[in-house]
Amino acid sequence: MIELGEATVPAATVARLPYYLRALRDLAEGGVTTTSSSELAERSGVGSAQLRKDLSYLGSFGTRGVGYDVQSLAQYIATALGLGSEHRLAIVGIGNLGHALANYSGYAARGFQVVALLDADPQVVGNSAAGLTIEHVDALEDVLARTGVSMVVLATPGPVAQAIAERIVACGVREILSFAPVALQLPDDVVVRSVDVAGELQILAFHAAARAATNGTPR
Amino acid sequence: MIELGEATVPAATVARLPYYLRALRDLAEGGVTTTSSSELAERSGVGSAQLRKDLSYLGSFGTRGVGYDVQSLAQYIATALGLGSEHRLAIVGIGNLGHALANYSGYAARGFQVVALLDADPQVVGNSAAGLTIEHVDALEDVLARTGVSMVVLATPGPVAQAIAERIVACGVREILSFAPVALQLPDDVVVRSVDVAGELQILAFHAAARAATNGTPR
DNA sequence: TAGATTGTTAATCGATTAACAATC
DNA sequence: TAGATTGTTAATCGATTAACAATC
Repeated sequence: MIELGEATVPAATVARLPYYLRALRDLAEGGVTTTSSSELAERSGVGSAQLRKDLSYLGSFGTRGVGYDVQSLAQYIATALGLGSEHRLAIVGIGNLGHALANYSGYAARGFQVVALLDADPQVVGNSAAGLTIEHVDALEDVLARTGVSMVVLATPGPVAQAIAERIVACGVREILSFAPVALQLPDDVVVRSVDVAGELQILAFHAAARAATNGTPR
Repeated sequence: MIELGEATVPAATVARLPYYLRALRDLAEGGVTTTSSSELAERSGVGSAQLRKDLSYLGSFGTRGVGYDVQSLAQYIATALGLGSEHRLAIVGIGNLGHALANYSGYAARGFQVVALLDADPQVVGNSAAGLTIEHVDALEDVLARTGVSMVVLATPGPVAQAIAERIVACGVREILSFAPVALQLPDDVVVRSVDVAGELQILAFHAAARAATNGTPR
């Protein structure tokens, strides 16, 4: 549960808001001005009851018998997601993945701006990527302060992630998106979202194994 | 809930098994031969009661008063995750992200092997990456059959993801890891894991906004 | 035996779903 | 008014947590 002013929003609901926003923007692009909970839910990959329940935690946005105004609901969710204010990102660890994340083109449209890239490899420091010069992670504290970073994307190797995360937190950053395959131990008020590609593949492998064990070997 | 032979394993438990395996392998590398639920749980970022409960769905692996043998528990979880058999992957969509995923070096150690890369861009088709020649997505069906792919990583732009996913499923593939920002509509027996980087950032932004709304503007 | 730690039970908590009254 | 669709209630379901008996 996450406190938002007076309201309390379940974490599971928050995790779905980006899907709703995405679906609403797709609808808006297609020229659709009004939608229903069932249409929006289908495009978001959830049930319509769940969509309505989720929205009910944030307020009341529809018109009974009619549906939802696409533009205004999108605007509302975007605001709830804090996308009105600009979020300044640093990416730490400019390997294959960090490089790809730096060059991702969708940040601006979603209210994010990459303002700093850092790495520990002398071969990489000084190079430029995505219009920025890669700086040395030794200067992390200076760089974060100078560029006004509010969120960090961590794409370092696992073994150094914990130490760097602690330095990031010491700089006052409270939101971290980590691609490092370790469980970061950080104070409770720091929000860490973790993406683990190898772990996702392992979960798929479990499903494949379960299918084989339950159905007999598939054709 | 996921059926595994006679046992039934909660989906939430399956999603944590990769963390346990990772922590066990770290311990093994450090020369540790025996561990406890509390040590392993801390390294995995979960509570010790949850760890023991999760393992209990798979069987009984520890010794009361002693703990768990690191090697044999790691081996057991790896087997449960289907990492004994080899999983052959294709990556579709070799943009920034697909390229980074192709060059990720951790597959082999985890029982995965990338055997095909596909893209729709004529400028990209024919290039080589990660030791493979990038093939045209028009030949998807041929390539998947020829290379014996059992899982696909989808890293295409959103608008084409649904159509390509349908073709992948028609080839008999039942496990898909998608980085495309859309909710794929596929038959129920297809397992889709979805990673949405922009969505993760939006969830972090929600937390930042909630913090600001609840605590007043932070210093 | 005494101490330690598992595996399991039972209680709690949170999330999902179905159904429907409210209301446009 | 009749039809449609929301917002909400209540029931169900699944996941987490704490506590402890079993047992090494």
